[in-house]
Amino acid sequence: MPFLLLKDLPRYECLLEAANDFPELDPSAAEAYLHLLHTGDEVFGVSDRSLAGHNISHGRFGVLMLLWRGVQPRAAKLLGADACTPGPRTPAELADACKVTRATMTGLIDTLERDGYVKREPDPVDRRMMSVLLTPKGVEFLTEFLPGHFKVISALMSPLSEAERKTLVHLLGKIQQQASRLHPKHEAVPAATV
Amino acid sequence: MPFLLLKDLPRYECLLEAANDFPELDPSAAEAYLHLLHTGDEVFGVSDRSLAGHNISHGRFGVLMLLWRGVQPRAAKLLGADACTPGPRTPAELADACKVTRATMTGLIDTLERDGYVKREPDPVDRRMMSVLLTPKGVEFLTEFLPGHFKVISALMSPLSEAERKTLVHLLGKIQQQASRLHPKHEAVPAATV
DNA sequence: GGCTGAAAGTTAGCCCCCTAACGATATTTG
DNA sequence: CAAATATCGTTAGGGGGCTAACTTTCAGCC
Repeated sequence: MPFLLLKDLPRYECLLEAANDFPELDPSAAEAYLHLLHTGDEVFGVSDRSLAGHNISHGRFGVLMLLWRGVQPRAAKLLGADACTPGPRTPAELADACKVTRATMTGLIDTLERDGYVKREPDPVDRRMMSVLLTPKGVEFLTEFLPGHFKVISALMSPLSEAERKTLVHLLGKIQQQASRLHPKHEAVPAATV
Repeated sequence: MPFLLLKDLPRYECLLEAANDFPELDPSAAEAYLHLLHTGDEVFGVSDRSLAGHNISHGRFGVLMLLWRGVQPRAAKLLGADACTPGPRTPAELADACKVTRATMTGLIDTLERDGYVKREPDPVDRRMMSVLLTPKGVEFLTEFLPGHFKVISALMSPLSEAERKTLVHLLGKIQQQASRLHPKHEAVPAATV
């Protein structure tokens, strides 16, 4: 919930006027950009508060959700994954799935383990690796927390009709695609090796 | 850019299927929610990288923008403010405008001052207060950075038509309103004092 | 069989965010 | 006027991100 910009967003007319002084400024683009970040922040905040009551952060929540597949195969569906393929186990896999560095994942697992939600176990065959497992307390948290969380999400989106939700997802998809085009993760390997 | 959830979003069909196991889950709401956070994160990341090249974070950027009004009244328009009213000056005002705590603002000003973008001056009349001022280096950063930043924003939103941008802002507005309804900042004072 | 290199996880150090508690100063009030 | 209260900015300590460097272990190649 802490991430950004200003409390009060400029109105479109202000941006329009400002564009006189800043030729590179596209008022409607800036308006959409600011609203996207602002609303995202607000929604993130609501969801965060819902988690914070249980002393869980979004990062920790992601880890627990991913690990849940190990004990509840039906959870795989929630994550958009094939129920047959095994879920992530090692810190490296978890870091990848959560889009965090391995160093950050070490920290997350540290506190989750300290708080009893998770347990580390050494891999019997490759001694470099660890397996991370959900404890009963971790499972209990998820089963108690998720229904309420789903209700919060449902409430958040309740002002939008089904059609509006589809439209929103569609528009966000376009932006998302453009955003990932603007920062190629692997810098577009030239593919000219032979 | 670091804030959330999973790398791969579940597809709608998966959520639909998952709703069989979780009666509280509203698939279209969850889909919209996940896309909103994911896209917001992605867009935030692009913008963040654009700032990071200058060793500036979003928090620091917000402070610089707010202080800019002190030297460039035309900047007020960008912030949606009346050009006549003076901009924020003290750490407390800046913290309020940036939606961060005063403690956080102390930290931001500390590093901005250390890097030479900003200067603290004691208030001559109220000795509890400080005034924060932009240095020439701070002004230089903004004038050099903003045009490129505007271009990035423009590029991000380029896949959307004017009509689509309006629609997006409208839909986000509904969600934003609902979100602030779900976490009343001041817990809805009953207003029954007399 | 013994180097070399890659991979897993961790550590150390920094940034930005938070809450809580604090000294210093103003203001209100008895 | 003096005491209580409020406000300003800061400090202390913690969480969760990051990068860079390190240790341990495995795999490949003379």
